[in-house]
Amino acid sequence: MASIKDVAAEAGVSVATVSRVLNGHPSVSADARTRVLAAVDALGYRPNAVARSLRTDQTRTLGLVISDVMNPYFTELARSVEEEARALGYSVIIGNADERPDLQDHHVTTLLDRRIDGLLVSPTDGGSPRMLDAARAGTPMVFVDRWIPGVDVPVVRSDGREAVRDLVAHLHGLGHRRLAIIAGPAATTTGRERVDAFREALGAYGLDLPDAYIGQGDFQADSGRRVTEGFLDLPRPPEVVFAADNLMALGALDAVRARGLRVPEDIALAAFDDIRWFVHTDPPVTAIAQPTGDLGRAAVHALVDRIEGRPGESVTLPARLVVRRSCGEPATAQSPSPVRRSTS
Amino acid sequence: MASIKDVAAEAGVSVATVSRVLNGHPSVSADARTRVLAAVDALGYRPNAVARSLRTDQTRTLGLVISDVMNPYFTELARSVEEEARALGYSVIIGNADERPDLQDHHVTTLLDRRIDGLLVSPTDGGSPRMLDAARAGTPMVFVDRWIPGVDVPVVRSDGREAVRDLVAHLHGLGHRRLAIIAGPAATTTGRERVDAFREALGAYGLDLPDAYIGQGDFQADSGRRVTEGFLDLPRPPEVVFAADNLMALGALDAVRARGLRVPEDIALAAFDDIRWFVHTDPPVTAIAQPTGDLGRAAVHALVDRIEGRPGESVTLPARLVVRRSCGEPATAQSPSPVRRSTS
DNA sequence: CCTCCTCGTGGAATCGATTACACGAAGGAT
DNA sequence: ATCCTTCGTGTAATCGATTCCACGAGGAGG
Repeated sequence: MASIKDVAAEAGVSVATVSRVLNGHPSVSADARTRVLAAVDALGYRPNAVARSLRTDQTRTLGLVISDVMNPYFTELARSVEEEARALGYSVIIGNADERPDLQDHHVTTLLDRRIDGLLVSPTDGGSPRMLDAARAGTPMVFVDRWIPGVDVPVVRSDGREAVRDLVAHLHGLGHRRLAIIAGPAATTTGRERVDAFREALGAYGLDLPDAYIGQGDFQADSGRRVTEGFLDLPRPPEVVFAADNLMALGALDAVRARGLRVPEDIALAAFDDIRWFVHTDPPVTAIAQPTGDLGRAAVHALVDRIEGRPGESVTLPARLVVRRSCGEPATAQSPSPVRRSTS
Repeated sequence: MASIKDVAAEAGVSVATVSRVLNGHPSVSADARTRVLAAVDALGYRPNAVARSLRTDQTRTLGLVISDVMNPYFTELARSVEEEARALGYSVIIGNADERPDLQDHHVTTLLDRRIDGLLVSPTDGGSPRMLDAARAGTPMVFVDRWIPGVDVPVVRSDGREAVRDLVAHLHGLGHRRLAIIAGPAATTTGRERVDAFREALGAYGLDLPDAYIGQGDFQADSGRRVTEGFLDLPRPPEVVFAADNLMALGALDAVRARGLRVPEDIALAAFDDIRWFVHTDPPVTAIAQPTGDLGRAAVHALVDRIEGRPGESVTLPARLVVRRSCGEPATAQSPSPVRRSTS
């Protein structure tokens, strides 16, 4: 592969001049510029990004460590992150942690070894030591979706509290009183917050959330299935199961179906994170939708701000309830709080 | 960030010795080794992968350019590719072409600029010039899922011909005679092959595939919707719509639903590419499943073989039909060819 | 006509690693 | 005792870019 030296030789100038032309420096004669450009063309020369990075100490690359690529929510997040980063002249390397702390650590390490300019993380747990070290050492970093309390890093996330209140109002209006939740891992903020928001919203209706109605999941479909089976085996099974993410909702659907029960007649179902397929499931699933694209874009902006020396602020965007049929007949006008009805 | 020089100073040895310790060279004294390791630990030193790559001319990184990350099929492919690559000591950088040739070209260019060791591509079109140049210039490369005829690059893909025959047998057995297809872009091999296989299978039953029953899609949901609306507007609409990928099937489902029609009573639906959600859609969708994980793994092996100087062979794996309820009552024993019945 | 800038250019240092080569010490064979 | 390996180590070249500094030419100003 042709190097800058070959181009310099071909154009009859020094490597310094070639570099100047390529980087748009002002003091290059028109003549030299055309000769260099011709040589570049003739040789099909492309600058070696590795060499450039070594010298300039910047890779124009962002690292994104997400918890699970197979989760449509994160896929969409990754997509919007890549799009926005590309628009700003950055590439993105995605690391899939698969909800495993060891894998998360592996990816953080490799990304740091590659000297990415900044790191976007949705932590799987309390945070790998490597990650916390990097944050402390000043590596530009932003948390997205999930975060780690007590670390001085901007957080871009969505607040589902309001939407969870709307959901409980909707469920209460439908006559449901025994509500259960499939929680995410307690090590994640989203895992804890969603349970808290749910409990708080239930409290507003004088309902409580007994331990038996809190199932411990791990954001994966299998755990949703397992927890739902547990609920179904209870002497008094819940009337509603609220899954803290879309994959666990899928598992719940599996479990209900395996028993030959129907949603919502036998048991109602709702999920955190809305995805396209929920429109076409049997029945369509009522869900809380995050502004995923906006989150991804905001996260990239915050990170690039940090990288380029600007402050880089935390952002919190509201989630909203999308009512479908999985909890019973759609909410009507007497619903206690305003609830959007999905058009689809 | 600490460099190898700092480690050398701390340990009281030369950088050469440090490098030797880090790379497991034999001729280093036990004493020097422990001092270096202690220094590495004390400084939290991590080798700079950028510098290393520049010197060794290898990045231990694979590029993967896929057509659409939001398509669960490709997400799963990407996941298995990353897993296998990691097991072999490689990282993967994913580029999402979004079915756009210009984006595909952009990603191929950036990946090549970064001097990835090898490229895994599922081409969106006939192939960007940059990609073909790279292939000709000897960059290790493997096509996965889709490929470009006439280019000397191994292909790892799945053959759906048999499964499509099974599907048509199933449909024919159910009494369907007017079968339509939502095709993928003619620029892709999978776009063409699936239509050909379908037509061929129809031929075996004395059925033909009129032009009106071939809708031109682009593997995205919207095109599936649009094409299906066209089918529905026909004086004699088809009895079955076969979507050449899962996203177009989703669009078709949207379109059917928007007209207030039911699947399979009013129109049957089948899809190429099976995904988890098809079990829970209304109705569950009959689909052709590719051995996606195996494809990803085989592709990585072929590519790494090429990178490390071994031949690197093409692989073709069979797809299989998974019958669900979207085409009518499940096939029974008198079905002309053996058809597996999904357990879920 | 001399001086001082400005401009275009090239030489060479630099980034952080790897590795060929040289060299001294130690040990074995003769 | 001498020679030859072998072993452990350090010096320096190298990968392909960027960029500081110096230098010569040419134009402007006095």
